[in-house]
Amino acid sequence: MKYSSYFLKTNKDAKAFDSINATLLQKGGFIDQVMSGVYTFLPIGLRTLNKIERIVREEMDTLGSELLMPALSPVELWETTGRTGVDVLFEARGANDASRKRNDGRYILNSTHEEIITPLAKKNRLSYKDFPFAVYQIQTKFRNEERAKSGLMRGREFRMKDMYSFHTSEEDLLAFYDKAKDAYMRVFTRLGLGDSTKITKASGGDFTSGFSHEFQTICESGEDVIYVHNETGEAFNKEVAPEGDGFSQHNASEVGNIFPLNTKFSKAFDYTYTDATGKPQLVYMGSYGIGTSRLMGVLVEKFHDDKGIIWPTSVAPFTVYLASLNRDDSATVAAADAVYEELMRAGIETLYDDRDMGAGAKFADADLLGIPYRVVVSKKTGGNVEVVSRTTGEVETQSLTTFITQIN
RNA sequence: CGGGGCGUCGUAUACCGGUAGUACAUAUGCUUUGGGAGCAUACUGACUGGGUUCGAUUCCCAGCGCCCCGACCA
Repeated sequence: MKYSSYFLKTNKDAKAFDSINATLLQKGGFIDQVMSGVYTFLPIGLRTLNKIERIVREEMDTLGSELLMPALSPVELWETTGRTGVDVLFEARGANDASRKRNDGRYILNSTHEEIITPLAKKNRLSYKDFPFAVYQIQTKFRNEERAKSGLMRGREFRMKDMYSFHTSEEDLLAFYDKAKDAYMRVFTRLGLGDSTKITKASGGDFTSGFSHEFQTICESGEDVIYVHNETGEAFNKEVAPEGDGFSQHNASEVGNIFPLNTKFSKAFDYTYTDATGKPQLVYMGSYGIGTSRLMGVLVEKFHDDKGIIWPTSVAPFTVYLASLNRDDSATVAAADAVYEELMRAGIETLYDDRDMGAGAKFADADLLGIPYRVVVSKKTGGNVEVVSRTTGEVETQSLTTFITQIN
């Protein structure tokens, strides 16, 4: 991608917020705030979000099938479960419904999809032979948070992966629940958050009278408090924190959660299957969420320095930031063009800074954007390239071939 | 939802009861070219509604918006 034609504009003078991810993501041109808790993902930000979601998708594919449910739903489905009173729920109405004398034009902007998936499953998964199964989607969710804050950490519109599983027994549900735990940890490990993310016991909230598990990433700016046992590593949300010594307290951000719903929603929608003896039985369900846009915020909170973001390689929007210096020298420009072509051929995602700007501005952008490798082509580099690691700051002058071999 | 703060060019900020300055960005020209370049010129602004006042961007009230603290967070 050539910087000169990319829809990207960094702004070193952008407003600094208390929240690191809000500040750096806006300075770097990853996101643009439209209103409190609502952001546009700009091209380089969307690229990053897509990388995160691709990892989530790959791991979820081992558990279920991807589908896409609507963002909008009729209020009646929510009245069925009695969850219309949840105060984070957005209600929507057609602008002309009143003038058309339609009093029933009420919709919900979905905050989660149990109300959609349960009636769907009921349409064709009715025999015990159909079980178990699971479906998931990655979608924009809406929650009217009374106080949106901290950039992508708590928005009113955000991206979330939600998965739903269906079973004929509680044992089968819990077996799947454990598999989901493993898959979740694989996601967080691939994102570089394996060590800092704790499977945390929490209350079930509105979903269930029983327990649930949260995936809490230890993070100074996190809005939850968890207690981690120093020896066993067991973690508890402060809402269910046990008494006793041996626990250390951490701020953490909830990047995922899983709930054994049991029969709460199948009861509400009268979702039963026919068992082997011909009798109707309630379906057992589980619900599993990962906040993908929040994860992007958490990654910035954890991986940055005073110059900008330091993306883990697995989610970096580009692998290489190619800084072409001495743009007034045609031979050097030609050399940079050739390096870009070569990187493209090697399949290395490259942001080619072909702008007519000073070296300082380009280096500052490379640092701010957090791209893992900065490759410089200038009068000084001759037939080689200068490679700087964003993570370690190590500088190495080497042939392009050597570099490509190293990172592939 | 309670409390606090703040609304000024596209962005970030300053000053002020007598119509507003700077930086970045943008445009043009010249110079510059390894850590966010320099000079010159140009362009652009007081959230909305009421009130006080000869006069309000400034003071007061209300609304709206944003940020922060707390509560909340299925």
